[in-house]
Amino acid sequence: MKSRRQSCTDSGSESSELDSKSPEKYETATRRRMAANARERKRMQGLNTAFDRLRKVVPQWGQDKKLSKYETLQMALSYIMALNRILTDAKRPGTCHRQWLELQFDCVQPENYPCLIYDPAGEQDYLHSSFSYQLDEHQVHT
DNA sequence: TAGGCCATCTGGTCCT
DNA sequence: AGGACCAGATGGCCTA
Repeated sequence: MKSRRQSCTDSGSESSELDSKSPEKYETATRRRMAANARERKRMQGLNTAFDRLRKVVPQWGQDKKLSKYETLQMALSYIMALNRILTDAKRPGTCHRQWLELQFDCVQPENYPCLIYDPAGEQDYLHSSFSYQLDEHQVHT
């Protein structure tokens, strides 16, 4: 993609102080800055590729609009917890095959995904009711 | 037009 | 020294 800020970048802003110093130092600093920018772009592209891959495996329920990064993470979290619930409930003694199938159907429903119907308060309830351990404070930012 | 989302640049920090 | 990672700042694009 075309750079959005070509005007003020890729030329290295460390230049102001270095202008008064040797041209070699200025050149080196500029080259380093440009290389760092390129690396950062590549790193962020890698991150975005990872987000795209995550979007593909996370439920979307016909949402025509692509999930934002934040929504993708929230959805992944909810999805993992729903799957976890399926597994833990299936391990309970006395769960027959039919009940287990119904459980799966119930768990993987849009209403079980707070990121689609966003309600911060409800999300906390959901987290605590559907997961077998208490999430640390830092793990759930709303 | 405001607000949300995003890409990019940048400087700081940590690590090798 | 240089690379990886991060967070803040900035500005563009899109939608309601």
